[in-house]
Amino acid sequence: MDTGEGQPAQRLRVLASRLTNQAALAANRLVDQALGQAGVRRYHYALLATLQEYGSASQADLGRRTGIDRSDMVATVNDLAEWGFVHRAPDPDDRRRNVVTITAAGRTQLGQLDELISGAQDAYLAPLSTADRKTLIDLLTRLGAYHNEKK
Amino acid sequence: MDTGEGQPAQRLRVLASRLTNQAALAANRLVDQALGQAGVRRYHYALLATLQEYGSASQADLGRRTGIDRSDMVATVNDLAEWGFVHRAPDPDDRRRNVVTITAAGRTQLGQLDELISGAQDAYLAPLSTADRKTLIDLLTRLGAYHNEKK
DNA sequence: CTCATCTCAGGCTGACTGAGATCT
DNA sequence: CAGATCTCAGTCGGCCTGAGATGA
Repeated sequence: MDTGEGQPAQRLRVLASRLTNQAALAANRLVDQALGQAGVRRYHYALLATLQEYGSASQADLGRRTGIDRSDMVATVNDLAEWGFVHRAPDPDDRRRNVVTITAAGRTQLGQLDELISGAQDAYLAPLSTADRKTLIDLLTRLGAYHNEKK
Repeated sequence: MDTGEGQPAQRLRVLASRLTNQAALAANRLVDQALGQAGVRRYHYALLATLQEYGSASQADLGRRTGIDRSDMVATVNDLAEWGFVHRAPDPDDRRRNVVTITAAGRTQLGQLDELISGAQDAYLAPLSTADRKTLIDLLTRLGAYHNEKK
């Protein structure tokens, strides 16, 4: 008896919110494990990627772009600054702000993280064809756009 | 300046793991808010639904079916038992086990939770057509099946 | 005065680990 | 003996709030 895992209840098996959550769990596990090889977490990657693409920015701006909370942003920038991947300096034009800038070491690190992340994506999407992946990304993007617009 | 939210970096915008996570976040918020109206959390719903469909079971079995950890299972059953929605008794045939059984009050509660959950699903999937919803559920199911098989 | 920004000090939940007691 | 089950204690990261200090 006990053939292994046991199916969840039918109600749960077709529940879109639960399926999304389970998929996110698997995805996060893979991503966390990959980033863990470089000793960083998701917040660090998101911040470095955003800085690389948009250039220097205040912590508040970075929070708006990444979705990282103001409180966690402080800790994340602390980490990255301590590791030498970003530089934090007061903005002379608006002294409430810190201007956060990615360093050369940060760019190098980001390049390595990109590869780790890419591998994790492949592992996550492994059971899906290229067309399926596009469809999934499209659907999730629409869901995200819809739910982010409204506050 | 500062037109509102600000887009995340391109790298992040097309990242399947991140899109899944963002969607899961929105879904969970809606579900948590709905269940919160009844004073319960997702674990409580998952457990009641599983008991309703499969009948009485040991905590270990329930953990396998729902994905709830053995440790959290203790607390979840504690809650439900305290509220009178389940009954917990030692299994006479295997005295290591607790047999957990849903009560009449639990069934009634589950019926109300089903409605709350259903409303949350509609809110979550609002931007998608019926066909899109089917596609999404299919893709997520395949991802879940793939990642759960392998341990 | 109002508003934005940064920081600190926390809370809460979900996911998880280790270890011990009990029983098969 | 090994292995399953239940329980307790506690970790960790992500998400979130409140409040204070500073400055636009």
